[in-house]
Amino acid sequence: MEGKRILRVETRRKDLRFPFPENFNQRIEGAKLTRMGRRAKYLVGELSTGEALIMHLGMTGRFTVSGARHGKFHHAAGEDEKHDHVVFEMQGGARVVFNDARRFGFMDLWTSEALQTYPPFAEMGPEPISNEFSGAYLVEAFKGKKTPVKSALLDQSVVAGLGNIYVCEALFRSGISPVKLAGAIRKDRLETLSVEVRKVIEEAIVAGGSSISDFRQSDGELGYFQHSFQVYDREGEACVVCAKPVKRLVQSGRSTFYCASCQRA
DNA sequence: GCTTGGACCTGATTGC
DNA sequence: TGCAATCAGGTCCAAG
Repeated sequence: MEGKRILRVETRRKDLRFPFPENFNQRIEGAKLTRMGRRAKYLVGELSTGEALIMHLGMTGRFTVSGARHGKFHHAAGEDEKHDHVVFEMQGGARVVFNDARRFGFMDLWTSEALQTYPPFAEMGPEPISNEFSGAYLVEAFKGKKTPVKSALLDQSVVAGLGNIYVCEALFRSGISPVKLAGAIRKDRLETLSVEVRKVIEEAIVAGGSSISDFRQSDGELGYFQHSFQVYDREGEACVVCAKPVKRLVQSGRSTFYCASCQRA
């Protein structure tokens, strides 16, 4: 989409998770998408109109690209038309379709120059792969926190863009118990944690993400990182390090997978 | 002020 | 086989 004009937009329902912003179609049709970027799990497409098209995949959202004669993302149109909610017809012939069965995703518009005031971004912590994110940062961010480290890492105001899978994996790699209170973890452990968080994310990106059921890469192919899970979704299976069974518990309503033997710190 | 739990919505899987 | 209950990658908001 980058560098191309959005010729036409078709919204097939009036809302996703939230209603589309007022005059959504008119505000983006004819605009050129000058730059596609990202903040946490939000896609940010800057438009020639001065507004940014903000898009979130929720849990089951996906974009598929078809119709283009060229381009590495071309693949056949989706088979699940029932959940094709938004279609972008791009300059050059590409059709970019947003499909989201569970409709937890959404689209929004915000002034490009003031993106930091977009409500979800306003209180957001640093990107885990940025220089700002470090052991020293975690020491500050966790100071006095009485919430379990698992919940603290899922908190987007602490660090932006980590989800349940990668938090479980990073804690396992760091040898830190998910129930340990964030404020009670030693500084050297937080240094390790910051390194492992970054490594997990970078490795998952290289592997093309994690396909559990719905997730696909932009070309429709499955991700591969799920084969690298050491604890996530492995309840009862042998720990890759000590062979004891992986355990599951629920924290803040989310499943946590961990090895009680390896994660004691 | 901080933390937790329920809600949002649909589909896949599990258990009776 | 059929149906109901449960669970899922994220985020928001009300209640505690």
